[in-house]
Amino acid sequence: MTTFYSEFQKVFLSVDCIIFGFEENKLKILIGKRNMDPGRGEWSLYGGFVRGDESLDAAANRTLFELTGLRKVYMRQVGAFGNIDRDPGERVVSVAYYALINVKDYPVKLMQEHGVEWVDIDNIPQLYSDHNEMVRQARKLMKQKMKTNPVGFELLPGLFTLTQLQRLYEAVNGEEMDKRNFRKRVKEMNYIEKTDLIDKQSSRRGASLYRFNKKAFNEDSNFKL
Amino acid sequence: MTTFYSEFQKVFLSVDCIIFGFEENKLKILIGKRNMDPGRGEWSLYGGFVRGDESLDAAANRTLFELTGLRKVYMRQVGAFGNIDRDPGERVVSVAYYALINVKDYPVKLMQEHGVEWVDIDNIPQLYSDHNEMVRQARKLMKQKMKTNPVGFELLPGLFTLTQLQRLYEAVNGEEMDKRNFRKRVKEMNYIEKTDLIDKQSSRRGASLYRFNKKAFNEDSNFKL
DNA sequence: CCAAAAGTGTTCCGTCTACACCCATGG
DNA sequence: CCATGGGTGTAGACGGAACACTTTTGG
Repeated sequence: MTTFYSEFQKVFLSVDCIIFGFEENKLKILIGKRNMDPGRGEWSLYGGFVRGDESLDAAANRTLFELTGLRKVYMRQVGAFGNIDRDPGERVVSVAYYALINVKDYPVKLMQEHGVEWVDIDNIPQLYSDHNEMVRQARKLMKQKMKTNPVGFELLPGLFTLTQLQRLYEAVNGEEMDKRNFRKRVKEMNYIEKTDLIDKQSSRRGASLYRFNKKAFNEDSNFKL
Repeated sequence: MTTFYSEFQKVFLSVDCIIFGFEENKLKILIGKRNMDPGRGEWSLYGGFVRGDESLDAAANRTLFELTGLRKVYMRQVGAFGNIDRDPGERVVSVAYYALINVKDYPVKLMQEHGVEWVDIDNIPQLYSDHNEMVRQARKLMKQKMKTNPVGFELLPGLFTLTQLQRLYEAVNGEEMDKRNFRKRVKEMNYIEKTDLIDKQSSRRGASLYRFNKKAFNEDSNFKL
């Protein structure tokens, strides 16, 4: 082992995941009770330590996979959190990531095994350490990203109705939108494709199901909602 | 020392600074030749290791201070960079920060002592490790921030002309702007105050000097340039 | 007297916003 | 037959973009 920097201290490095989901017209995140010391029993984000043989991104993806069984999830870094005493036990610097998943892709069984649950983003309890701040920043970044990038679809099923899409944006932005204006904008994005399938769950009349065509988007990529 | 996490590996943690300046109507950053192994002699951002007794933000501020002698500089985190082999010597995770300084506040003497120089942002050479990527991300964040927050003033002297301000925004956005439209917008921001001082450097006629009134901004804070 | 930068308003166009009614269906 | 959510267009307001000429003064 080389020793270029041996005069300096090392620290523990972890990742913490802010996992967004959309259910019952609400934006939610996954949290659970911490089952390790320090902070055992407190509400907390799901996280894990970074291994010596993986990048930060890889650690975040692995951690998410361990929790949800999902791969290739949309994840983005929020930032590094490194106050000295953020962890009561040791010096631990944590890198937060947010993820967008479709709640239906997450097996309830795994959820129970890990003891995590969906909590309304506007109703987050006090969390362990600086996790509330991580959530705050993640939400801000995510909201920003959703304005100009078609990432909201990650939170929806592959087929969705326009009302679902609108409710999602309303939940994220925290304000209601005008139905006609919303649909006008969607109609101009040709990569949001109407299928000939009808969803009969949500209404008697039935609503057309749409899908997001990623390939089409790459050719004609301007997005604004 | 407690040992909650003793089963996990520790890593070295550093900070790297993308220091923006504005000079000759160009946006620039400070870089220097690395004077330590590995990578000795390569162009590089200025950085340093995080100490055991300081937060990440504190480490970034200290590093900037060591280089420039400046305190209370506007700094924001860009993010954590943690590819396994980003440092050829050891596993080092680095947290990048960008800073905005007024080039005139940076003593040339200190610049020479540390062997750093201002380089046009559009003409950055190949840098050590992943530093080019750090610069790219920092620039993007900074550009974004400048659109909606009055942080550009950090790059200008306390007194500045409207043409200077416009040139700054043109440099950051990479496109020319219309003088009348620009001034119209400035005029609506009452916290950008006209002084009765005249700058005679830049023109024969002379241009009014303006200042940014932070207090006034806090009361009437909407900004858009 | 002229080069060089400072300073100043108006018009046009496209975008965003507000707004109300009919449709289809299951129960 | 009615309650429920799905689906549709237009007009007016607003904000952003384009655009040209006069002023001042040092050399």
